[in-house]
Amino acid sequence: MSEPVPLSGRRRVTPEQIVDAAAALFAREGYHAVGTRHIADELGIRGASLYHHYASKEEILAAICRRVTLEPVEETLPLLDDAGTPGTRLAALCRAHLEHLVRRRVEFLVGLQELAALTPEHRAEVESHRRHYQRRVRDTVTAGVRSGEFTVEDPALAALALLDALNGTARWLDPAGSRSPDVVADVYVRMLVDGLLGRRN
Amino acid sequence: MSEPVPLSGRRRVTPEQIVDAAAALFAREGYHAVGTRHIADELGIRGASLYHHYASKEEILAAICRRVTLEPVEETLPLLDDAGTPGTRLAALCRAHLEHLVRRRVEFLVGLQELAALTPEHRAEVESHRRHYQRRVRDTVTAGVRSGEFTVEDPALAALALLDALNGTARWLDPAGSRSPDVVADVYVRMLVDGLLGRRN
DNA sequence: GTCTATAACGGGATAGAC
DNA sequence: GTCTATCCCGTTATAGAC
Repeated sequence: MSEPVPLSGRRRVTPEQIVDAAAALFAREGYHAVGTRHIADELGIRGASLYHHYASKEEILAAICRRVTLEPVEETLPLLDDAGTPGTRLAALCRAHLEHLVRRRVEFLVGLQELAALTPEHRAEVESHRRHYQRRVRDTVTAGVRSGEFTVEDPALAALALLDALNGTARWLDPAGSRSPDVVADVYVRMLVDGLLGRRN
Repeated sequence: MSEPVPLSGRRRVTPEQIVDAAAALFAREGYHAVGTRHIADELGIRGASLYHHYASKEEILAAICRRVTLEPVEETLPLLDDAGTPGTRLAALCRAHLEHLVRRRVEFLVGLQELAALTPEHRAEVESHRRHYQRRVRDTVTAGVRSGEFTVEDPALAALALLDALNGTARWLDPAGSRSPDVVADVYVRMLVDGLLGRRN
């Protein structure tokens, strides 16, 4: 995901590198299918050395999940407080949401699929961030319905459909594919905000 | 999922029951997190007895995934060949798709999340069914755009967004929740076919 | 068709040297 | 901060009795 090159001999490794390597493996093979030795191999170190940086394999997973659920709350959600109508603010959020999904694609997939592998405490933290995000989106949809900008009949269901459509892109959106993420974002904003939410004008 | 009750002593078990029990466990904990003993325990038999019915744990997973990807192709896709416009046929497909998702909820989640645990042969089979399904939906969207019934600008992306929104319901749709699956289906058909695809009239 | 017993292996994690 | 060595436990799967 970044940094020079690991290959052989005695390497020096940062928590960042561990999280990046683990996320890629977890996303491809699944948390329980990946051993601590796999992660260490990927970094060119021994399994035991991981435990200098993290107390357990689950702590590595928790770091991945925390990052990918906190970042949207801290970086994307503030867009809903900007000036503009619910429609323009949600359009901005969709765009930023997709940008984040591209930037943190593997971490996002891990956070989505490996919730069950977290300790109850870590899972509760992650789910609380996720619910907070969903609630703010739903409230903005509701505001747009109240103001007459949107024509959707059930704001809560519309918010879920919108987020599921956005998040689903993580499974197939290929930055090197025939449609660039920017193009996909443009088309999606129009389909979701104008179409699905029924924005007037 | 069905059948009388397993509890203690020497039980008699069918492949159906094994698949049902395994699917529930795989969906909740993940394929690699569930041991063959867990599955056996759930059925009131010993781990070794499973191997009388299936050659391996992966064969059980493959049976789950096969079922949940073949059924939509065989039962839901034919709706696209019925009489009517692309819009009415896609509306029927969305409804049937959601019905299937509710009926096979746990199997669907397993089929979505544990693809990586399948052998290459089994995975290829499952993905081929899935691509076939997606292609037929996309072609119907395209037909509706050509006939002027839909107004979306990119039929392929619209089909992906539509399917991702439908499939996303598997993560949160609760048959005993405040909105019944029937109500969700009604709202979703209007949001997706009328809204997202931009059906006229 | 299920049982007991076990083979063969890999998992996460720790101790203590360097 | 990484190493070697090791512990202990759980895994899938098989053999053969009942």
